[in-house]
Amino acid sequence: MNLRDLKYLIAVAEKRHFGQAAEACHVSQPTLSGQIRKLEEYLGVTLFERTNRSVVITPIGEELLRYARVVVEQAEAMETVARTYRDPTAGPVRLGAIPTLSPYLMPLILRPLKTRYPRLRLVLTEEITDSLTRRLLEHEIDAALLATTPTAPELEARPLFDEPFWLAIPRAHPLYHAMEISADDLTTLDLLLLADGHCLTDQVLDLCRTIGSPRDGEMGDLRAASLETLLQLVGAGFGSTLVPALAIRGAWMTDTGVVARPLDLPEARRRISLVYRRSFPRRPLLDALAEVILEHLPNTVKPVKG
Amino acid sequence: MNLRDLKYLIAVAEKRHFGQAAEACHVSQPTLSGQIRKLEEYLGVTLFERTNRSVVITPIGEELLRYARVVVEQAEAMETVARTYRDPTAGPVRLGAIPTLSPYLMPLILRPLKTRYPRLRLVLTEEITDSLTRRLLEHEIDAALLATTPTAPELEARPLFDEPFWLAIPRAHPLYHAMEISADDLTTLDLLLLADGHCLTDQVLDLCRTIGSPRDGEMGDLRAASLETLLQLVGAGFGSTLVPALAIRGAWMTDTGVVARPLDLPEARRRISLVYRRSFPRRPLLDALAEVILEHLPNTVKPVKG
DNA sequence: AAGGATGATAGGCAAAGACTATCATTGCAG
DNA sequence: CTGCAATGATAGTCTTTGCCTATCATCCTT
Repeated sequence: MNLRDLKYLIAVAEKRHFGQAAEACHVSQPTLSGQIRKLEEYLGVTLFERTNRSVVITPIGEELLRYARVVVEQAEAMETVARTYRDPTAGPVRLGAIPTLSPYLMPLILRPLKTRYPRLRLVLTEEITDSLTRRLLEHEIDAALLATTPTAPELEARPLFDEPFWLAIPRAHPLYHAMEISADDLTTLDLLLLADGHCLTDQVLDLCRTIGSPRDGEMGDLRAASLETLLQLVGAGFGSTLVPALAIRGAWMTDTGVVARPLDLPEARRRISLVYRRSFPRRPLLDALAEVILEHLPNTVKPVKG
Repeated sequence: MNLRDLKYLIAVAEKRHFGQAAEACHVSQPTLSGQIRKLEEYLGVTLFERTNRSVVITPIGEELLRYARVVVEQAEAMETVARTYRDPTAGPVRLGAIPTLSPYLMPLILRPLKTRYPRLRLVLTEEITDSLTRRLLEHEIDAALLATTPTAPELEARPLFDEPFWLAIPRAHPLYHAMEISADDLTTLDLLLLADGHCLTDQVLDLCRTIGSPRDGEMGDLRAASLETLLQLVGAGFGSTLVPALAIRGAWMTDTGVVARPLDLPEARRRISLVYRRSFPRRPLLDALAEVILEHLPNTVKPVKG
């Protein structure tokens, strides 16, 4: 049985005339007659009672017609839905981002994305790198904004921008009046850290090792669950910390008595990439995402050339 | 787009494996791969994200899959329904019968029909000949039991049996003790008639003319709307009447003080036929109907040979 | 590094579907 | 009553579609 045959059935039932139905279906009358007859043979029932004068659907044909209508209707609905998704920038995209990036980047790009690609339906996830990577591999999300390069061979990273780390200190801190922080300044500080699992934690520790700071992890088990909490701790005088540049635009700067200062240290940065499966089919969508993100970055971060 | 392709889509989505899906569909893997690809091209969207290692449906594919499931499901339901109707003695039949026959014949055949053809769904209509003929021509009913031969060329009559007329008289009547009624007896009687439109009325009047009875229609405008009413009138002493043989089995014989006597008059009968459109496709069904009717007639009526 | 699993590709063949031409039936007009 | 118009059925031919076998490319595993 064929969708086409069902369309023929519906046409004949509606026109009650093989010639007119054939015309409506853009086929010749013999073609339509033959297909209807084949359908009748296949189903084993007579669908139409025909004379040279008239064509009338049988009661059984009427009952089957109802099914045929549903089938054709749903098939056409399917094509319609597919058509709306033909545009790669339309339809659902499941995008993940790490917690130290998401709350600060998303506000910058959601509105422009909606404006530029109104038919895009973004589903956001905010999790740490490992979780996002697992979800990528299991097709639970389509792309993720990470600060690390994925190791899984199925994944590919498209670098977007470099985000410097800034120093966050309380207003009462001696470095409050410094406009830029040096590596030496850093080594004098108690740097508070996020909980394990956040890539930011590892990257800060790496940096401390690089510049030879003895004070990595000095505060021991005092770890913040989120960047916001961490900054509350800084504001309360527990120490200072490094925050990614995009986060310094947050409300905490005025609320918590914490200020941020840039570092005079080029390697104090992380590289944000858009990570996706190599097999992900909607590449133009990734291009669109990347483009909108790059267009709406503040100048505290540096787009990656290329 | 093709129903088969949608089945392939569903199979691949369920198996997440082209080879296994192909096996389930009883086609080769290249065939299935090719058809899926064609479907993707036709729809303009990627349905599956494939690597050599895995096959995963895309979110868009998932959404379209829901439609495909409905389409295939309904199409299969349609085939199932058709299969149950393959037997010509299954499914709906719209049968009409004239009012002077229906109440007396139907009780005889409905139960046997149900027993012999349990899947038959009989829809009964009881109307006068003209109405039934019109309904036949307009495909509103499929067959009718009439006492006349239809004139329309699209209709065909299959004679079933001859039904003699009997005389119905009140118990108080002088002819009560006669076991058989002659034509001469008839001419002495006040024969009550049914309303116009009933073929029985015309046939009784014809008979009166034939036997030279002067008393046709003597009671003037006293016309009964139904045979039951007519017999109530007879029981009340308004006159006598002719009734078809099958009707003498009705309850009125004991209830109303009316008795029936056979006529010694071979032409005092009507021929009951099964009438249907020449184009009606379910001839075996008509055979079945005729056969059951003939098998369950009382011996007051004579089946037509041939 | 070799082997196995998996999906993609190429080439050939058979069936399905479509078209044109024609026929058969029937109702209607002259 | 005969010829014509309308309508669906039939016959024959051709194109398209779908399927198969054989083979390739890639990648994971041993």
